[in-house]
Amino acid sequence: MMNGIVPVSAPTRLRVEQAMAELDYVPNLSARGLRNGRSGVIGLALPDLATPFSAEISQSIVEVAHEQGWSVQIEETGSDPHREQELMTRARANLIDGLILNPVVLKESAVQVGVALPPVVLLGEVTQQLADRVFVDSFAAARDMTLALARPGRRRIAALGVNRGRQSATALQRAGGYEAALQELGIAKDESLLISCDSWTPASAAEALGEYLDAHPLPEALFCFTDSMAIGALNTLWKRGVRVPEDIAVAGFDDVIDGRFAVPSLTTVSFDKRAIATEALRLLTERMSDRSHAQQLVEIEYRIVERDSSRG
Amino acid sequence: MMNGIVPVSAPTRLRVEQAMAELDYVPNLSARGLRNGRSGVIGLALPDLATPFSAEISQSIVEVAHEQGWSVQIEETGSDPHREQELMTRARANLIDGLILNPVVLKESAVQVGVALPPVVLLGEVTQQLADRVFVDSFAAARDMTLALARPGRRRIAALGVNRGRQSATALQRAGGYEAALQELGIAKDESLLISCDSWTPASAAEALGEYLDAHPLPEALFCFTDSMAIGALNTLWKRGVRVPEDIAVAGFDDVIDGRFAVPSLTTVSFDKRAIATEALRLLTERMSDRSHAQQLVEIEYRIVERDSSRG
DNA sequence: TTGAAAGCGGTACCAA
DNA sequence: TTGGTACCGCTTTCAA
Repeated sequence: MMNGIVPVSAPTRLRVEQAMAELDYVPNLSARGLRNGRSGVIGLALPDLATPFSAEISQSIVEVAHEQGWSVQIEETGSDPHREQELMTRARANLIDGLILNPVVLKESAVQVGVALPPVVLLGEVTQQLADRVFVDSFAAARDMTLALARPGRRRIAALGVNRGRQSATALQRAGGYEAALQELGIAKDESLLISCDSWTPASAAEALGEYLDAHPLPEALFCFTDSMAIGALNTLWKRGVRVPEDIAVAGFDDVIDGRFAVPSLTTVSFDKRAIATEALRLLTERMSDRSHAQQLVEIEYRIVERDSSRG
Repeated sequence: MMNGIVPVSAPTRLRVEQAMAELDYVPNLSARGLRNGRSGVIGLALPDLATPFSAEISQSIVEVAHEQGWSVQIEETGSDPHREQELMTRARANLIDGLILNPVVLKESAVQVGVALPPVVLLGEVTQQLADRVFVDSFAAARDMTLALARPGRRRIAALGVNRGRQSATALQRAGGYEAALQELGIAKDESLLISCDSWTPASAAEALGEYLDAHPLPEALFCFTDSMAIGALNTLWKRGVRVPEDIAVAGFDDVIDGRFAVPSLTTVSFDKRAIATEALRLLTERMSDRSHAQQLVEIEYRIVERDSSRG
């Protein structure tokens, strides 16, 4: 009755409302969830909650979800396919009506044929045929960024974040776009310009770049596969007295707030995180109301934002 | 029966387990929650989810919660007492067994005598007598930091983040500690060294500092009330060609990852976020099992970490 | 040791 | 328009 659909006379309604206020009545959501088969909660699972990127995505999703009356349960996968899998099952336990998952490897692992799936929307570059997905074209963006870095005649362009322990889908696509751009430019492939970095954090990027510079000459440009890594890289370069962008141009990916205020401010691949949230929620609610329609893919536009770290 | 407490014979147990696997059975958590009166979910409410600080706190809480079998529902209050209030009620609706809340103003607003409270643990400096609380002594930390900045003979020490629209408890304490230090040092109070900043973000800090520098001489030191603001400030200083720390020393508060990798790396007040999470969860679970015991307060140690932004 | 039954607090349906 | 009743799926208790 509280949903206001049942027809009630005005006086009755008033009496009920009064009683509710008086007793400080709060509906029991577990009971409602049990009865309705839906809890009004969605899950959001990200690989590493400590990153500013996760923070911005979480904020967008929580805000959009809230506008539509959803609550958000947050989970950290630590890039672990087992954990991703486990979350799917938890979702089917009905405390979560659906799941927005940013998978890392997931080569068919968690999302599998024959595995009973809850309504799921994937965030990111993982290719598979089963679940709806919202993504940025990382390959094209990485290609464009590499071309932009090369424009003023730079040819020795390094890539930081090439692998990630187990190769992530995102890393593969960005590396692919980077290589495609070099090929277009007629720049010979140079393995010694690929800098790997096992975790995509400022700390390991700073360390990886430091070790790299100890053993190699300074490249003309450095394309970091995330802003977080770029922030770590800028710190290492600064510590060694390498000037950015005069001695080396630096770029990131994600357009995180702290990158805009980095010193120097960071050139990056930007995209609308709010749009990601809106689309992810749209796909998820559509999937919840109809489990059987075909897989939907939504591509989010990106753009290259040139800031001080790559000017000149 | 699934909890393994009911005595069952081995063959029966086996049969059941087989059936569960075969049917891909997943227990319905709404039903369990209804029956048990607890959902296994706690809420975490922070003012601004987009900040790296929120990200690091969320991560700690989600991880510690997970270790203890809890899930975490995440909420954003936008520093709005109404929203803080509302979340309390939602918690009582039993989809959340307890709430960890980082309030901003909350001068008795959400946490009130006579208001039916769910189990709540407050994070931060808000003083009130009703709810358990985990906090860092911001007053003492701000005082120590100001003294540290003054040590090499700096006397014109500015404070950034002094107000926040509606004055926040955190801002008041940090401003208080800053002023106490100046007084100890025998430095006359100078209102023109207080830089206000309506939102505690890099963007508004950068802007506020820019406007300030247009109208005032450069201070010898700048104490920003959060690392996020300090990151914005560093960007503004860099754009104007002001050298840090040679021309001005800069410090922050929170010891956020991106501050460690700022250029120059940021002097800050550091504290153990994992410890905050552990203590908050401990207080919360204790409160859930016994609603009536006295209010508990847990203070988390801090320390001043001097990095390049204030050396010399 | 096993099986049956009641009840948590809502919602939806039906009869009055 | 209203009040009554069954049922969502799990846990607990009690009887067999």
